[in-house]
Amino acid sequence: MILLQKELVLITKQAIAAAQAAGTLPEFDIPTTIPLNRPKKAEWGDFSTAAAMQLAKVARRKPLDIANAIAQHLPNSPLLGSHTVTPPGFINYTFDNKWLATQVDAILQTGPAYFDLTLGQGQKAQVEFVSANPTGPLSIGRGRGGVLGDTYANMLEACGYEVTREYYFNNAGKQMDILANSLRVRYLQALGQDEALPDDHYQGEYLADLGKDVAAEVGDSMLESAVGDFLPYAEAAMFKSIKATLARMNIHHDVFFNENSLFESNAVWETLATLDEKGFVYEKDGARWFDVSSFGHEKDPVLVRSNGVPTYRLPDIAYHANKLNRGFDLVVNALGADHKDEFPDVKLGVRALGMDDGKLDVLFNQFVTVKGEKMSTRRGRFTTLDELMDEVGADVVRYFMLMRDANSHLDFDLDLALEQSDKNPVFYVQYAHARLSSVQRKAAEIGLTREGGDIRLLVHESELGLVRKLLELSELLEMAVRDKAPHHLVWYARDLAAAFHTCYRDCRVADADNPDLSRARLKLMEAARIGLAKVLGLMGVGAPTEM
RNA sequence: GCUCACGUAGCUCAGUGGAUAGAGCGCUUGCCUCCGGAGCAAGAAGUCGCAGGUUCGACUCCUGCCGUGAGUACCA
Repeated sequence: MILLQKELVLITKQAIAAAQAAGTLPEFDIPTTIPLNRPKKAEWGDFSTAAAMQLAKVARRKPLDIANAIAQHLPNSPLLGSHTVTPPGFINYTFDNKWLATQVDAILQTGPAYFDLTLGQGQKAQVEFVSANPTGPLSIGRGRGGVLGDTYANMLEACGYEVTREYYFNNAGKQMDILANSLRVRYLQALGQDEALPDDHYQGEYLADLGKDVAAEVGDSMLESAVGDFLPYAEAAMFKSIKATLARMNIHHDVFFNENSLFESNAVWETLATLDEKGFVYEKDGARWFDVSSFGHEKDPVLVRSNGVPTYRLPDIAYHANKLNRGFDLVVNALGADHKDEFPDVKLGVRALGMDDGKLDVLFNQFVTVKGEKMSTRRGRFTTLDELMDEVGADVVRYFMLMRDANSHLDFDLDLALEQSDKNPVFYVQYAHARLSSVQRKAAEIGLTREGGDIRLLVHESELGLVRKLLELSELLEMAVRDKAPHHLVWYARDLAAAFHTCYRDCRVADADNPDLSRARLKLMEAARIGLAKVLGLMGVGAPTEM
């Protein structure tokens, strides 16, 4: 819970105790949690508590009487300006206007870190996302997981976690063999050989291009080379392309973890042996199975196939054990809905190993479709992230990927994304940032800056409304992290931009006839700009100073 | 069949067990001699899929049903 709410809860508890001491409330245990919520109407203040309704039973009084008794004993608090009691028993708290204005100076002094939280306490967190095998260009679906994972990592950092961004990939396995052979065929074709690409191979043009590149580089020296010799070329090229796509999206991983290393270090087989020792492995039909019955689950997954090759689950369990062994306090996977059945097995595997699977968390996302894709001329046009970014730009892609609850299907509205107008929510928010920047430039032209501004002059309803909206960022961040719901950022960014536009409309900032007020308002503009840039930064969307 | 999501304004979607359910788009109506009108203000628009239950209080939690989507491999 953030400081603001802690303070309000604290004074509410103190008031209850004081009312009891004064005899206006009977003796009862003061509840440890006091409900606090944002009221829907401005007239009900900034925060409300329904504590009196909850206490009605234990106090044996009407909620309204309890609320009045509590309100009468509320101690003074610098941030509390006034309070009211409304039926059926709400106590409404309104911030003090002077205190609100002081937060402008506080934001300027602390900078973007003003909005940060400390709930991570310097703990180590790891977020794994994208994790596509390097077999081709990234799809739009991977893009959503990538944006969600990266944004969640940003949010954790703002909460005080030390975050590692990780990409897990498999560079052995059947799919990579097919990739290598696809390249081999393309290479032979590039040299004029009459070689056909099998139907189950990768058909994309990108491999034909790569085949030509390899031919240009090594000539005909690989005519007789084995399939495996083509793998390094294919893998390197695919990763280069994937990393370039991710970089365009403002995504950068700290660690690229190779599944194969778990085999080389023998971790996979050691994991199997440990599970076996603990009695979780049995053999049936020549395969080795993971017995999850003791955890109350029914479907036992296969760990090792009857041909002796592990399924992906075994290395996945070994990988997550590896993560925990690296000392992460929190491990989050951003996964597509197609992994919903697998992740519980991984958690159980880690638990079976005797480790704390409570540290493992997951952020699932539903799939992405492109609105209009099925229409005639556009069919199949926007299948890769790069193509989508070519069309609408990285900022729009990130913003749109974040707009919906991750649990909901996302229908990417291409027409709206292409709209360079007020209809496009990205431009609305970015325009606010540009305007916040431009008004400060404009003021400077007539010799006005925020230096020496007196925030006590900020008394207009719209000014204080903007400050209030800025103060919501921290609690919103807390909620979005807790619920693993990055989409809240998008809605907040829109609200903050709107609060600014209203203020801008009502309050002239750069006014040569009112230099003192101008300086105070310039402080507010910069505080708002810092806040807006903070949200955009969390979303990984650019904050332009002009458009 | 089973598992997991999602059903909220004409459309796209927000909504932390609290009060008279919100925003954008679209529609209607105002606002630039003035810092970026890519903006602001106001209005119309709702059986929160249906039916029960828990609770002082349910869009929110539980159960059932209906609808939509995804997953149900010795693929990843």
